[in-house]
Amino acid sequence: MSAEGRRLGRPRANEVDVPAADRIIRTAARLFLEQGYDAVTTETVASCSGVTKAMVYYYYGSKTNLFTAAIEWMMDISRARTQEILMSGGRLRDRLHTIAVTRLRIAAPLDVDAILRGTRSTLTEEQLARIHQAEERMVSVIADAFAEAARAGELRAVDPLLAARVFLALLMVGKMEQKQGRLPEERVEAWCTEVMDLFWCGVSADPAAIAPQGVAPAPSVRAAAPPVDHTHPPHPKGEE
Amino acid sequence: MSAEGRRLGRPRANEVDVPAADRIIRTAARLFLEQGYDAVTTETVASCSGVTKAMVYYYYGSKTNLFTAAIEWMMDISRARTQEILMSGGRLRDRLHTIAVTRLRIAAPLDVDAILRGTRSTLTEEQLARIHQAEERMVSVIADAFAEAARAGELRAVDPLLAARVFLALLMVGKMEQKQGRLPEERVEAWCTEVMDLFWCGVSADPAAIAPQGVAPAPSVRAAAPPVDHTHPPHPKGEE
DNA sequence: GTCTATAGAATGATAGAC
DNA sequence: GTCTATCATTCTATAGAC
Repeated sequence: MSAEGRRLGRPRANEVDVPAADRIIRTAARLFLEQGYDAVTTETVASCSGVTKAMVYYYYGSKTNLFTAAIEWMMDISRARTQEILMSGGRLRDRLHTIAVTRLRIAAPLDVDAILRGTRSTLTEEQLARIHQAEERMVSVIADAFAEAARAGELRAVDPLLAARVFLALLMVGKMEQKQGRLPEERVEAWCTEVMDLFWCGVSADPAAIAPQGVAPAPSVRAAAPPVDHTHPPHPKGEE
Repeated sequence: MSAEGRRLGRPRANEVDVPAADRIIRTAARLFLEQGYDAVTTETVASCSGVTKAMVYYYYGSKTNLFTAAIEWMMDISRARTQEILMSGGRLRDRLHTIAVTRLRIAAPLDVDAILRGTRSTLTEEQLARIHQAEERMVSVIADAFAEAARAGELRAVDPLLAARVFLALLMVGKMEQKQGRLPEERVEAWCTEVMDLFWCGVSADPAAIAPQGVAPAPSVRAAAPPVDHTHPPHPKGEE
């Protein structure tokens, strides 16, 4: 398997459409985001890129480094695209709608927490930091746009950083809907409209509800005991 | 290692505080949610539960089955707790606030998509379905409360299912903030208030903004090329 | 002729299954 | 506690660019 049909040695310059290093990082980003760090083997990345494992190591040195580079690369692309849309004119609300539709149409989910699940013990501190910084750059461009819109009076005085994270979380809801087959391509536009409306106006029936809340009185909360038997069917449960 | 200090043979009934099967599933749920499926070994689950690997296989048969049972168990507990709060009286907004604070204080993140990352090829169809059903039960109890509040006039006529998913997504934002050290325990209450306010009232500065939007005109969008070199430092990048 | 980009095979460790 | 498959990583060889 791996790279069948390829000749040995360095290829002629006019024979390479996309350089190997690029093909590898694109493939890696897609696979890691789809399946997570552990589920993706270097062999898979290699064969899906049309090269051998040795090439992956030649260019990226280790699996952890490939992972870090791929995630960082993807986030930077996504941030650049988002920034471009934000810098175009018009109402913020419309620009956010465009971002939402764009991200749901083409972009992969970029939930750092989910991405890093299971890698925390494997990645070095420096690699973790690089990914977190890439994420912060992404959130910041949105937060900056929110802060500016608040100054311009288009937004309430909400915490821009919080609003940016909430906005991104909404997009992840859409990604999940797509993955589970509840949101076909042709309804993306409508879905974004509905969610942006929720984000922009909230759920309240009272238009004058915009007032800071005191702390709600907490009802009594107790954990309910689970009555279900979750053990493996063929095996008996020990009685006491 | 594994279960040091334990004697061989079946323990006397008065010597077991929590039955082994329970300890195993609790430990497994915590570890799987924290670290993901692949990163957790059956050996780890066993030793953290104070039993041997053989016990894990005795009660749960396989790693995939243990995983399914653990996630399902955790979701059912979380759903039961949520349901209890929702059934208590008062304004929906206050009950949601209570749920938010409770989930951020004690519960693990329950993002099915993140949980299942990397397991899709390992789990059977039936196991996947069981987890998805457990999640739907969870979303449904919230959606039902939203539908009822809409009938009672406390909510706008938003899609209850969508609103429920958005609400849960906001809680995941909080979980992420906690994990990255940006949300210490003492600020949880205040954070929930702020986010619930966002959820309830939206971000708009215009209180009369609650009107369906037409589709926004899309500004031109082009991908920006990433100028950064993401390859492994020791290796040179081929120039064209 | 030397260096670069590539393939193929070997090694060593881990972890699930039973 | 043992068996075995998988996977990250390394080593070596080679064809062609420069």
